[in-house]
Amino acid sequence: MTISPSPAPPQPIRMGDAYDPDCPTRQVLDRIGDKWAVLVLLTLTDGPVRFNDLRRRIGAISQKMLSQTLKSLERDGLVSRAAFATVPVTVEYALTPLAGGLIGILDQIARWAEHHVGDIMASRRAHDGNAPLPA
Amino acid sequence: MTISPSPAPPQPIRMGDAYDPDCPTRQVLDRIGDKWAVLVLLTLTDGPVRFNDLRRRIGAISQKMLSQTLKSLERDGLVSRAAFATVPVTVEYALTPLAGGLIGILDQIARWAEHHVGDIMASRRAHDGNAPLPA
DNA sequence: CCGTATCCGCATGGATACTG
DNA sequence: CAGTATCCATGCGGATACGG
Repeated sequence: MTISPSPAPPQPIRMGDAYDPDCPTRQVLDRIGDKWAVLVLLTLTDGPVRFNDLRRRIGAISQKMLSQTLKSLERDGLVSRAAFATVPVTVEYALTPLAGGLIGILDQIARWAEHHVGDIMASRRAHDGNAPLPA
Repeated sequence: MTISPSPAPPQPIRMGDAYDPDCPTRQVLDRIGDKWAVLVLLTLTDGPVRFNDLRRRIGAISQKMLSQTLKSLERDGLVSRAAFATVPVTVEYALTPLAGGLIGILDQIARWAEHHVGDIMASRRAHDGNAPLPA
């Protein structure tokens, strides 16, 4: 998608000719589009949470996905990991300040969604008309 | 993820216990996370564009994906389709007013991305340390 | 020109089992 | 408790060919 690199021009969004995986906006978009990453981020907004606790709170996530998601979030500097040498080891994950901005965006999305999802749903029903029965 | 249904409470975002595919925010998140949908939307910001023109402008998209993406966007009421019975048939796709809000959100994301992607990249480099050479 | 239909490789992600 | 490793089903998405 390729957004203008540094200065903010009059036009809201500029794009190049083709798909660019290295585009800054693409990176963020991919993060936001990541189902589990968003859930993890949201679950951490109340403060630090331990691995299995996180797992239980999210419920429908597998160990593999949670571990994988946390690692990538940590790599991106959005989540911090703190290990304590207790009897059974204790590990706490928390949001970094950088993640705050992302939460803010998610908040924007949530607000827009609540206002307009009704329109989208209505459009879907209208579009599907009345012949959805496949059997 | 399950955002609070109607009233906006003090907390920015509330969530239930588990993953909910029917959550309004989830729907929007999925759209935004959709690589091609975003590109198509952005490409249409300058006005109506025809199918193959769209294809050429985006470049790295297949017919299948473009067709599929346009259909789902139309179904959601984000894109409108107008067919003209010219000699070889002409079809123009355009953004609907509803899509304007989504573009606004994309703009927010783009702005945040440009400001903070540097931090993310730096974090990645720091995390990867210095042993990336795979060969 | 505007699509739809089919085939198929490849990555995503769940389930399970095992380790520090 | 906090993960890692492996196996495997599913589906996304590209390439290709054909129809309106």
